[in-house]
Amino acid sequence: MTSDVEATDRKILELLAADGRMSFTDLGKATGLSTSAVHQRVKRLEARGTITGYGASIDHDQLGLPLTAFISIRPIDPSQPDDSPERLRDVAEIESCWSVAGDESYILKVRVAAPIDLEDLLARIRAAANVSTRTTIVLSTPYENRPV
Amino acid sequence: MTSDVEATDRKILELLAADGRMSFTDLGKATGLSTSAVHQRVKRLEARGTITGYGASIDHDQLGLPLTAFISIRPIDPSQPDDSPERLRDVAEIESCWSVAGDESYILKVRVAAPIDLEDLLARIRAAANVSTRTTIVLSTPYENRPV
DNA sequence: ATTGAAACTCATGCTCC
DNA sequence: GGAGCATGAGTTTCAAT
Repeated sequence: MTSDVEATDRKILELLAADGRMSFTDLGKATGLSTSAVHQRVKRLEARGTITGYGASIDHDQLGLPLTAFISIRPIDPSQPDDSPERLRDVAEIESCWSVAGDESYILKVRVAAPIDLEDLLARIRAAANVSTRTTIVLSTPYENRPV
Repeated sequence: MTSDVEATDRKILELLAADGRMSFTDLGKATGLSTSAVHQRVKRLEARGTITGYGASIDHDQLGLPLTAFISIRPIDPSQPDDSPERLRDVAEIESCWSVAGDESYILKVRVAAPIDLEDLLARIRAAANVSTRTTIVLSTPYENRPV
């Protein structure tokens, strides 16, 4: 089996992933269910944690944060417990934090206004988490966060 | 200036980024505007492309896709034009594609069910885009897609 | 740009199946 | 589980400012 999420629920998830503001009425039309039936299913998916939240996608260029980068970090002192995610949680520029297998321990995705701000951000990250960093600048984003 | 998006619009964007299904009525209460005023502002932000869309966040573990990885790709033949994003667009497992500066040309973020599916996916990516790959497995995701 | 009202659509709980 | 209905809540348009 692929998992125990049923076909109609998958269809609902697919539709909501593509348009998080779709109404229960439209979801019902698309799935052949009544409004109240879809409503009940969506609430159940939310309660089970299958749907973890709803968001709007923002054009960061228009918001003055056109520079995106990946920062891979590695502890300076490998004997210390690595609680980098907690130490970096309040750094607003960090959009995502993944723990990874490989040479580095975490990959961060950050957004800043300009290279000078990236320099400042790197210094703050190194100081806050006691890590070395390796930065990869994003040139463009062909696509991002597509529903899978 | 930080950009020409005005303070009230920023507040609306912040609220919608955190809860994409928030009603216009609640957005009005949170911003001190009437329902129709926020409605007009949101429609304008959508028309200008400041809001690029709405989505639901899904728990991929529950959907049978618990394995996330980053795949960095590099063209085998650097003399050819690199149209990897187009060649890889129809590969459903690819959630995001970023063009980057550095040793590799693109970073892909993918989701699969199990290591065997990653092996299969890597073969398909190499064949479709004529690239070499470097894969980094995600162990856990402390946070992801936070509003900045 | 904003408001307030009007008309319409949707959400949500309930009962019955 | 789901349908159908009732009603309260939310959306959307519009005239006025």
